[in-house]
Amino acid sequence: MNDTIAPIERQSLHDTVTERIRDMIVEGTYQPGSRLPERVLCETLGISRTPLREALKVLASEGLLEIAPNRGARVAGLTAEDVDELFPVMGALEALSGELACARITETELAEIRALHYQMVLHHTRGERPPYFEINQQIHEKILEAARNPTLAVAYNNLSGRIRRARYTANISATRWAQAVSEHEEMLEALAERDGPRLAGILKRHLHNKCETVKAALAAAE
Amino acid sequence: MNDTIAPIERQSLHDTVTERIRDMIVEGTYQPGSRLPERVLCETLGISRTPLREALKVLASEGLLEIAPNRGARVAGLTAEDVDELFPVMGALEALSGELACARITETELAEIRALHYQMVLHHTRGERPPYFEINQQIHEKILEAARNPTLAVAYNNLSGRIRRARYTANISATRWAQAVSEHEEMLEALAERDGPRLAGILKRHLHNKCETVKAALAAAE
DNA sequence: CCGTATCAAATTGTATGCAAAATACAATAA
DNA sequence: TTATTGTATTTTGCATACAATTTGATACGG
Repeated sequence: MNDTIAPIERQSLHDTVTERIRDMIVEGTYQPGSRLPERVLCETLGISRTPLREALKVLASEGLLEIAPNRGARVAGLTAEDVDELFPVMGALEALSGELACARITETELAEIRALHYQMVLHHTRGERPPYFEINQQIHEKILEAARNPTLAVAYNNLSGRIRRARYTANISATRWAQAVSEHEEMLEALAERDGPRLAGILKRHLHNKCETVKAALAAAE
Repeated sequence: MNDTIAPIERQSLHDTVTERIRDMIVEGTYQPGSRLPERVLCETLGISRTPLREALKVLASEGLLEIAPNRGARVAGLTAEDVDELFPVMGALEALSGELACARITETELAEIRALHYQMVLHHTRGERPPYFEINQQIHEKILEAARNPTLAVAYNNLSGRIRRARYTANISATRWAQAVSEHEEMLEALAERDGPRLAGILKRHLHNKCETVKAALAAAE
């Protein structure tokens, strides 16, 4: 997986590099707790330490990495306590995004989400997990987009990045999976009715359940 | 309390530098929109460009600065639209912090907040704005602390940093000031009764009102 | 055998150097 | 005068160099 994809433009590496490393972490190229020696990353990305370190500091400030003075960066682990901290915050933000989306979503956007939803349902009935998760993610992003609040979106994505890896690998149970789909069905209804409080409630519950799933997956992984 | 202004340790500057620049921005040393030439900051802080740039990237990722490629950093301005985006998010987070605090606060912490509250009331009756704001800030921090959720605290403080400057300079009206104090009174009651939903509601309303105050101040500043 | 001291290698933290881009400004032309 | 273009200066982006700290391997003493 380490084929220097390289060329990156000569100037303005920062955002690219940050994104590249973020992807590697989310996709599990580096496991939680594993060290990220600057030298290795420099060679992988074909850049020098200066822009690399700038990217590392930013990722650390997002909570994706932990940098110990004079000891370098590690991929931040995710404990059950972390999950218990993260999900209530994400729940509050998702609830808000639901309320705002109901107030602001257009018919076109709603139709897009509906299309995604039924595609996701199809993946569920076929038992295809990766595409299911992919579309699931897209639906939540669409709702965030419909909320028309970039600040909210950034804050949410920051937090969600820290558990996305866990969610990828989470081996969801059939029961929970069916429940999640049914929750999504409810979301669609609430969105169509522009019932903000209802959507907020569903999202909060949805995320609470997801929290339990992720924690179970974490426990199983050990 | 951190009156070692100059010396900064020789190694591990990053956090110190970041904090230092953050303070300068919040305290208004650099006005919104003004450039932050690396050279100037380097000389001010007595460090070289490498650690400085790392700090700038982090602050930019927090939304406090804007970095244009090859054009350097500027203090991010705050438009009415920004405020309209920020406050609902902060409101959601404060509401959550209120709920959690009610569930977890100790009697000691409650007593501390009560003491701060009445000190703040005193500053109000005396018309002393700066100390009032200072204590106000401390009370909200104490509530966040009582919520026992560092992730929440970090997310909140990130957003709050972007408007703290505006709140400092906001020339609050007598009416609004009295209203804010009364809202704080209610908060204390709800906290004492451990009434999470009520505290959440008050905080949301409190923040909504604050939002209007800040927007008015922004409008007045032009 | 285990713990500790010591020293070389590796790794991180900071400073400096060099190239590219932007900015400022003066000279010229319309 | 105003617009424009060419040039010098400044500023940023990245790479490299040097300093400080950690790491881990080895030797020594208990």
